[in-house]
Amino acid sequence: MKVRVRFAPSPTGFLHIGGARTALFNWLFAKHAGGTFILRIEDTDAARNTEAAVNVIVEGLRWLGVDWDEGPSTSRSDGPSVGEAGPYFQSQRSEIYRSRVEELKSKGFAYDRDGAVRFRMPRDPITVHDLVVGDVRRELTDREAQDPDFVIVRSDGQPVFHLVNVIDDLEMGITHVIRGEDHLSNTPKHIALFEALGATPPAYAHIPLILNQDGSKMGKRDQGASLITYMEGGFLPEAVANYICLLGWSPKDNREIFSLPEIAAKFELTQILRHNARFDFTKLRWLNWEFIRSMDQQRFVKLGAEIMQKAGFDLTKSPENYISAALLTCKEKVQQLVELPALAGFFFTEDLDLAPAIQSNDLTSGVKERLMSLKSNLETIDSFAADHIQSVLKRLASESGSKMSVFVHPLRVACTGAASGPSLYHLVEILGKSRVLRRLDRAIAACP
RNA sequence: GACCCUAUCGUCUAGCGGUUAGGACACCGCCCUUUCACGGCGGGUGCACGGGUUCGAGUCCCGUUAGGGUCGCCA
Repeated sequence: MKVRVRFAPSPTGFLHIGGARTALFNWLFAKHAGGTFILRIEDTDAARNTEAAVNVIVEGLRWLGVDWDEGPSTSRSDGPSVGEAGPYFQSQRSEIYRSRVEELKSKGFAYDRDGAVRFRMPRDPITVHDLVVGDVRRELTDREAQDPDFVIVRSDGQPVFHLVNVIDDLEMGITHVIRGEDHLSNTPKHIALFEALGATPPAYAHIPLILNQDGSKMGKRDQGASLITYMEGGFLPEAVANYICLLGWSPKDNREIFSLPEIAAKFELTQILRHNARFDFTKLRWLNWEFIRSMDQQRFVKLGAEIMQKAGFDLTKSPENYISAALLTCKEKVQQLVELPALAGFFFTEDLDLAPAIQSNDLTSGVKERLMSLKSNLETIDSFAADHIQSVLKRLASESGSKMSVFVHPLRVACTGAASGPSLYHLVEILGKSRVLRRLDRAIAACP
């Protein structure tokens, strides 16, 4: 039987990082098995479901690189879709639910009470054969023991999650349900529903949850809980995808960096860990840095330029090759692309306050003289190439019997207003003679 | 309250009865160096606790503790 899996989020205007991982694991499993990955929107709660909220999910998944073989093509619930098992929005499937509820009622598995329809839950414990967790036999809780039956259609006529989720999985031919472990305790209800509907339940795989760094559960409001944090925080989707795969799953070969296809090739449900994992922002940043430094230069420049513009730097006045060369000096220095404005901003503005850095005690007395000497010497060279600039500094240092750094630091500060940054000689070359000389003048003027 | 899941360095993990308990991030030294980095070399840190089973337990069983989840006319 061909594998069919789905990711079935509720559009809340928010895509949780854990949800993103669930989607990814489903996708990975489908790819590995040559199966079908389906996106289904569980928008039964009409009040809070909007097209915009669906869009957050659609855009988030696309950004991550998780595409679906079947499901909506747009965020509109009545819009076009791909696949034969639609509609893929629950809000469009009311008829199906209605007839299935009738079926349950006529078979004696469901009944009305207080205007709501309730499912007659079996009294004996049900065992879930979970691919990740193993066999789980669930006894009734004390509350359930008093009344094991549960509502499947509210008194306002709206079917509830447990019901629609099962009906859709059944109708859509889902073979494996891969979802968060928070659903493990609900699974006996789902199995009972499948059986009442005369169907064999799918295989289940409950994956561990993602916790905060301190071990508490990662709720909606916690730092980094939303995928948007990463989309807007200068993370590369492949780094985020790689990182979240490493939470609860291991390639077991001591490697850390993988492409999605590589992971798909190795991915097995049975090797998913059973315990929750804490989210380590620092390691994600490291991984992101690894992907940034090895990424395509053009893509880096494109993404970097967008972030510079967003930060308020006007790049439209600079030639393309200048922008590209400037940003590239920082390619191996940032862990998140959003660090770029602070690091490369000096390339794109003359509005630099040089005084604080020039007057700081990092630069000892005699700065002014050295700056003046730098200026007069740099003025005279024809080619403003990095190696020429370096040899000027080298000569200056040896003539004055001092270390390179007593010239290096003042020059850097004069050019960038900062004590650290990209490779000095390259930055000076890219800035160009006139800019550098002008900044040297300003730096000299700023000396105490 | 009841039920379910889980437990290896600070974090993510390898381990699936016999290992000097391995790797990565982070951290600490040293080297390199034009800053910050990169890179190189070196270092510390771990099997939650208590009982069993076994010649032998991080590995199997039970309990305790801790963390997480579920028990809704939310999804």
